[in-house]
Amino acid sequence: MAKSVLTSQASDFPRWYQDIVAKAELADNGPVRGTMVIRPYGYAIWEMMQAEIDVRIKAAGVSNAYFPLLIPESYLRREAEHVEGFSPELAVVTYGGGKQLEEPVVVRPTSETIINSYFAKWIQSYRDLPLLINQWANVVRWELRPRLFLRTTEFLWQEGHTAHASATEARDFALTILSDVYQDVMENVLAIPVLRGRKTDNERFAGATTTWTCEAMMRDSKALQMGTSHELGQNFARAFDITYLDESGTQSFVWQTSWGVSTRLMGALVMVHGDDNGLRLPPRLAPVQVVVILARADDGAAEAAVTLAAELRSSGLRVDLDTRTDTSFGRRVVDWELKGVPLRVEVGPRDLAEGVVVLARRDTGTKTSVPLPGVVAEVTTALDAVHGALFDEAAELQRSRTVKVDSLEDAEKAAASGFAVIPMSVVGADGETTLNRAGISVRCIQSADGGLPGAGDDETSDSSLVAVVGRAY
RNA sequence: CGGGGAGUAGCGCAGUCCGGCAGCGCACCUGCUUUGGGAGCAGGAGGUCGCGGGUUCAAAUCCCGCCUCCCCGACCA
Repeated sequence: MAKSVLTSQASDFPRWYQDIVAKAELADNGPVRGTMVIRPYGYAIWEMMQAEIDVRIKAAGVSNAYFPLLIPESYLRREAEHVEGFSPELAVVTYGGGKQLEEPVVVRPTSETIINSYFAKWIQSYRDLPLLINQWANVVRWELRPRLFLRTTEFLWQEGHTAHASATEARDFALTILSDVYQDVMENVLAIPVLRGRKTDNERFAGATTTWTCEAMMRDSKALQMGTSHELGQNFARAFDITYLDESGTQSFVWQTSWGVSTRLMGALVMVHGDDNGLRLPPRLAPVQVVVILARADDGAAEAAVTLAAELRSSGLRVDLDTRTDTSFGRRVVDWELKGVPLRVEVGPRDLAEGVVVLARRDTGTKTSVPLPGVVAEVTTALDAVHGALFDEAAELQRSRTVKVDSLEDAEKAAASGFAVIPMSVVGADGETTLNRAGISVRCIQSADGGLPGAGDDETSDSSLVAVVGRAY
């Protein structure tokens, strides 16, 4: 019988997470504290995410570009709230070319300042709007308590930056990204159900007027912020003098947005779907969707496995063929399970004699015998089923661990094992601080039906708003 | 920065109290037998015991100083 490879989730969730990241070969710690080496298998998953996100960003009309890693320190200071928010985590370069720099440069913690300084150059007329730019980049935010993927000093992400002619258009665009790019990818690619909502002023991005967020529940019932989309108002437009002539010939400041998702999504993937046997990858994201594993090489089984793998590949699936019969079958199965490959097709002489192979699902562990001619069809169907099952399981966890409460005391109790939904009127002016002191935060503000608050709705104008609160990463 | 721990093989640890050949598990290499849920046996390689000093015939172990890392509290995608 298989003994356990990993620390169990129940005994020590953080340890289990570290075990998975190491044993599924996703990442290693870098030599500098807080830095991360993303290993080939982990990077392959990230590349799948990138591709899915990128295609949606482009579908929203956005173009990719690239801005420098190093930013003049003075740029950061131009927007008061922005510099205040980021100062504590800046890495500053003071030496270059062997001598002290006249003006220190910072390693970008985010690129609002440098990108907007160019927006100011590029935008002259209403004909230049909207300007929709995205970049894929690394950023550095010095972290006190790093955790691979979840909170690292350097991480990879995309950051979108846009300029619009009106506040309404900017808001609509920020929400389009939140829903049509982020929520869509998270739910339909990562198979992770998310809550959408607005951040409190306390949790708002430094320099934004409004921050929208996608939040998800991890298997230990803690929340993870998966992605954010900000309305920047005219804060940066004023700081960087981004103006244009409108149709009537008057100079106006642009209205802006920025939005990003990062390699933190990798951490979410692990913590939402992983189980005690390892990773469980949603099929649309899995670098290997099906592994054809040769149990024994006798009686033509090896040839049958090669043929089957080729057949699956030619139907457009990402397939790996495991014929390492110098390693025991059990060992190889455990390895593929650790790596989260959604489906396994086990090929061996005993089954072949009866014209079948075994199809094993990673998510449920169920095995079925499938006649050889039907394998491709069965695999295709099963992959969709795995995606649905993973999503449903995560949604059910979130549903069963979310409770409605009417007092801060009950919210605190509920947050010990999940999310609490509490009226904003009960949270009031001081409630957030009270909760924070208990290690709980307001993850997002929603309308009473779980939807997004409308334009201009705040706690005073709309008394039906609710807060989703919980412990968070 | 406040509170608590730990530095010994690639990883995880024992040994330290009471000084006496530097060990165990996993991983790695070679060979043989295995191979349908982490195989077995035999052989092998791998060490600045965090760093510096001191005590001693002898220091991973005792003494002094320093460094680093991890965990828990205030910030963050």
